[in-house]
Amino acid sequence: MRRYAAYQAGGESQIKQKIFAAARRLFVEKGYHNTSIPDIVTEAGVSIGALYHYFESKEALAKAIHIHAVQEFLQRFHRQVKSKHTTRERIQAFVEMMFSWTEEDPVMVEYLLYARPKEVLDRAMSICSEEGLQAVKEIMIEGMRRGEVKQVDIMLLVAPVSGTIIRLIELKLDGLLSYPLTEVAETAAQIIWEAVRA
Amino acid sequence: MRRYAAYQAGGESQIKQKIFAAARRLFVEKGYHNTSIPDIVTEAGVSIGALYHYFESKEALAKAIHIHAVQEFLQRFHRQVKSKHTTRERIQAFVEMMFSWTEEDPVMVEYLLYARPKEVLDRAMSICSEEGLQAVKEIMIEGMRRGEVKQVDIMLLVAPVSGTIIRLIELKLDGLLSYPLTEVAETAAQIIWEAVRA
Amino acid sequence: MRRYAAYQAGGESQIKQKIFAAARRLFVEKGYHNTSIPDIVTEAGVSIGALYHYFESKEALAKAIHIHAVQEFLQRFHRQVKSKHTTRERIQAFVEMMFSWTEEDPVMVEYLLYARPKEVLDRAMSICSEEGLQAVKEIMIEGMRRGEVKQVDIMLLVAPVSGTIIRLIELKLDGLLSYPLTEVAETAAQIIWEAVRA
Amino acid sequence: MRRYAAYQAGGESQIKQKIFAAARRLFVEKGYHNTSIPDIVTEAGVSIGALYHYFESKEALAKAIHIHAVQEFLQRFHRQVKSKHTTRERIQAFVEMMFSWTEEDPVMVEYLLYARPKEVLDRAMSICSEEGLQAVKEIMIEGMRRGEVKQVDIMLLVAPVSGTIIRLIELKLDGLLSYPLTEVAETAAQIIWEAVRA
DNA sequence: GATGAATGAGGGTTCATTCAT
DNA sequence: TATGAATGAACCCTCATTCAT
Repeated sequence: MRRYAAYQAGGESQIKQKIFAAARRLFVEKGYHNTSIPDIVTEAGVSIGALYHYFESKEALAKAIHIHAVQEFLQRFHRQVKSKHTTRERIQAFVEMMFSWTEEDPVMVEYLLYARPKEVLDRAMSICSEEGLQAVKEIMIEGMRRGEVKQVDIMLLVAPVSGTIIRLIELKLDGLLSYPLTEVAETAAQIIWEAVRA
Repeated sequence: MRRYAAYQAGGESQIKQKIFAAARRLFVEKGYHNTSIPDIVTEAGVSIGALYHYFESKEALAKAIHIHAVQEFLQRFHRQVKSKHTTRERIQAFVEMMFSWTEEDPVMVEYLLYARPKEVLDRAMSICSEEGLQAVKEIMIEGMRRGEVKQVDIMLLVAPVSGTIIRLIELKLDGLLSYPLTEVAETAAQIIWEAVRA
Repeated sequence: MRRYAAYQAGGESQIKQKIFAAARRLFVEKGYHNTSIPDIVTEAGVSIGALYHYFESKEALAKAIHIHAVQEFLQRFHRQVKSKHTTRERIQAFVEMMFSWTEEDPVMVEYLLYARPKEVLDRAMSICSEEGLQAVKEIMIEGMRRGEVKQVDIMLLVAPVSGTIIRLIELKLDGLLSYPLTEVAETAAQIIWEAVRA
Repeated sequence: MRRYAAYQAGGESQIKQKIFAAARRLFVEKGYHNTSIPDIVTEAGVSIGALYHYFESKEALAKAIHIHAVQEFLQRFHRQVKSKHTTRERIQAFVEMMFSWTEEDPVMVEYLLYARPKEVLDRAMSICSEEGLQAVKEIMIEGMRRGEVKQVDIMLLVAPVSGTIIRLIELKLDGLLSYPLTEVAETAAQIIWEAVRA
């Protein structure tokens, strides 16, 4: 049985992983700036020195967490979404993937969604841009080529797909949805599909 | 011609307005925590004392900016959106309102979108929650009562409406859209409409 | 009927007096450094400008309060103590004067006792030194000349007189004495007398 | 030869002791509020961070200094004063203890005498109250029980004892006494004794 | 590898004082 | 006279980072 959220499957020091997990938990819980190095090392049960042994700086730690989240996203995306054949199926698979991931590891998804690049990182790296965006974009481009979706500017198709999914996850994470997201995955996928289909 | 974004039309000290505008600009540009009080007062061309004369603290300043943005949003929403009669028209009006507002005052809209309550504020107040959410929710509830939109959990309708709009604005603000948002307002509204209509 | 504690009997602006009284009250209550100019002007119900019109600075205000207290002390001392003829009578009169003054205007006496020159003033001016000390010293010098008190270093006589009185007032101001000081004036005077008499 | 004033004989960091000593010296010299953190760390030759590593705040530092002084007082009191048998001997021992302590460590005694709780501390802790007061009170209560001292309200006996001693120390610290206090300890004790004896 | 004492720049904030009105 | 908005030096404190052990 694979543990998806585990940081760097092979050969990583256990201490490094403890730091990584503690930092991600605290960054999500209290925000990057409200989390101090002492907070992280206390939560992780390691020393300050250990943290600086494994990560160059607090920012580098945040960056590592982010990169890991993006990579995890891309892995899941390619494995679960790109393998589908029609755009309709891909949208459904994307919704299902994001919803089940949220239920599996809400901390990680929240980090992915909310990390504001400007606050910490020098490059945008959230699902809201770059890699995440690109992934959705590719699906819609292919869908458009096949005539499955509307012939409009590509971003007008990307927006309802990622926007709707992100919004529902946010609502769930904010406690405004009483039911599990996975229960409405099919309905959500259908709604999104009706928005974009030709 | 009315300037909507002006902070408190009447009777406000010019210095207070300069501080307010500078702070909002910097908070959006660099993030709340990466903006220092010296940054703000330098940008505004006033003294530290002046800032603390008008605002109790940095946090209170952020709160004031946020409240103002939310009120501006609600005003525009009620004036431009609630006055329409059908759900289809309301969605179109909402899209148009948000897109033209973004073009008119991108800094303000960006603040509204990105302000992460957990980082600064004790209550969530973004368009992503509470008032903003409530506004969209009311439209969809009425639309459902009239049988104009799908009979599903209300959040499944709220998500594509606000999610798509937010996403498009984000893309625009990130420079990923070459054309003015207002040009695609009608198309966007139609896409959203197809997602939610019965 | 004379009001002893009134600041500068004649011709003083009422505003100046309000500031003076408010400042003394607050300095005693919260300490010099924990009392801000806004605190004083609020308590006095006047403007900041008014304060600076009548007093050069916060320190000058403290100095004025102190000088006034010392002058008040010296006046009372000369009127009520120096007029007595024997050292025994003078000690009794001194005790009675200080005790009744404390009951009449505890705020003023507390200020006199506790004002620590080093915290505010450049010159020592408390009853613990200079004028206050000198006053007691003169009595004891005369008493020694007349052979009424012990022939020892003068300070060994000054100490029990002022020390005992100050200590009892402190105990009273700290709420550690349930009865009025005036009730024990005679006993206290007798105790002091037995300490110093030849 | 024992060094009484040393802060926490065993196991304390040298840096902590340097901060402690520097702070006490400066608090006495210039007053708590006129002593800044930079003043203290410069005087101690350590960094700001070191100060905050060892003491939670400036106030906590003051509190630690105060508690230490009070404990030192109580130790000396019990060792040198309580061990005596008659009230006359105890008074003499108390005078001698305080006078020799003053000569040994004037900074510490001055701190003990002048620390104004209201300015910094939430509980009164000076020799002028609580522990210090209690110590003297106990002696006089026992003396009264034995019929050695006057049968009057206990505070009327406490006042001349502590008042006279404090006053003489103040005079010495203010430079108004040319001779060493220890030289007059016996005379002072006799004077106090005559005040309180039955 | 692992530790945590030590550093000090920079943070937000206060408040005595000035001065145009 | 009288006002209080405006000033900015100085305050206390935090915390990312270093380095001797």
